[in-house]
Amino acid sequence: MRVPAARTAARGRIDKRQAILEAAFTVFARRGYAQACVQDIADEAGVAKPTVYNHLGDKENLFRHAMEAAADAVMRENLAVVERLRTTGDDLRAALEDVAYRMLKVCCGERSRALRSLTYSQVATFPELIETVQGRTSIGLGEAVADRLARLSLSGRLRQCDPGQAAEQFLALLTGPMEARSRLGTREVSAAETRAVANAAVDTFLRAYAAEAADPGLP
Amino acid sequence: MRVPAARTAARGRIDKRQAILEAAFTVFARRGYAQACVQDIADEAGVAKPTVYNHLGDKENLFRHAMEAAADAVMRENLAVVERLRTTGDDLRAALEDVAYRMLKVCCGERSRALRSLTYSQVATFPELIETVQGRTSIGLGEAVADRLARLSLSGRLRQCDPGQAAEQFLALLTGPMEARSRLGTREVSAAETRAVANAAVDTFLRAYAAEAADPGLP
DNA sequence: ACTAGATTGAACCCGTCAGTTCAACTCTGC
DNA sequence: GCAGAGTTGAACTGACGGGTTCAATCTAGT
Repeated sequence: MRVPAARTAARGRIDKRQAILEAAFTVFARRGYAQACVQDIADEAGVAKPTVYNHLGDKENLFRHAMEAAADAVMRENLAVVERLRTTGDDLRAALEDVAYRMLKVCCGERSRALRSLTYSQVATFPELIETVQGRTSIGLGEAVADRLARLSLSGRLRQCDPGQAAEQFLALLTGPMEARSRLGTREVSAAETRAVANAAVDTFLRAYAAEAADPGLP
Repeated sequence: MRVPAARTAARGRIDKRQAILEAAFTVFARRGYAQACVQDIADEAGVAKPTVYNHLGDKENLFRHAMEAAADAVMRENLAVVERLRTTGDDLRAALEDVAYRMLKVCCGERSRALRSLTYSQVATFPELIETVQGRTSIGLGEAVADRLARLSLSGRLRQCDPGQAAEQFLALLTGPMEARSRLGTREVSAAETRAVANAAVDTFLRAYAAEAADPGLP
């Protein structure tokens, strides 16, 4: 006899589908696609196995939709952080450091890591994952950052440059070192170390992209 | 009846074990751990299934050893490239661009990508993979690059800096954008674009780390 | 209360695959 | 040729899990 995970407020058919999608992502993240079995997902969602099949058909479909939903959630978080670059105060460095740190917190969060890991591992089996996931995360995030950097460049606070490339490198300077330090997410990275990574990335970024000399442009 | 892959020079027991390890990595890379079955690996190696079990015990062991061997191979390739930084000519930028480009070619190669993908996807099931693989690739590579950068810094061609951090960021500037452009390796990136990524990385790196002003130090 | 549709648990079918067994075969060294 | 170790194919076991079926149960809306 299986023991349901959260049977409390489950009986009403309110949003079974949503619960199933979240549970599915949780279990896939925990076990990997092939090792995750539908019964586990049903249990995690506090739902019977046939109900899962009723709502989402087979395992592949379930996986696709779960990944899609998770990607959307991660993207929302990331965009909220990038929005903070819209209102930069006087101190550009401080603003970038703030955004960098928050972005690292998101990108190393549970969902974000699991999403990357699952995408990486199942890209051979589900080729459309790249579009679905990358399109909703990396690519969109890159564009959002590029937009902000373009404005900063135009207002003379960064030097003339290709904003797309600048954004690409900014993100690389952030996530690359972080992945290495966290050992692909298997190791806790202290807040202090995270902040150090963010600051180092911003420092290098500004050395390479800050406007030359004392900016003579604006009044 | 199964069709063996390369039965030509297989009969002698010369290096069955080696053949099995290589075949295993090939099949794991192609199908992923869970989806790869031992029979496929045996076929790929041109060997019978019991022989696989004779040499390497169970599937988990097989996987561990195959990953270990592949990591060693990738590491050898990478170190060979980094060694080129020992003899920098007059043109530091050109030397870095050369190394950067070669490194990208290695890191986006078949083995290297498969290694990353498999590590990522199985890290939950085989926690020691991080040590085995990262220890033999990323970490060692980072240290090797840091060694070279330290020398360059000492000889006044780069500014004073923490070589470990510089290496970390140099590698991030290289691999980050490349992973994004290649869509996790599912898309061919032209040699020209690869070179552009390498040059952009070196450009940003030098802006941030080159010795200040026209170096007055050396004769 | 009544009905229709959703939900449930349990059992079931069926394919896949890890791992084993075994008798036959092949090669090597002597 | 012979002995013995290694190899082979083929068949087998047992576990696991995807997907389905079904009768019993629950819930909502009327």
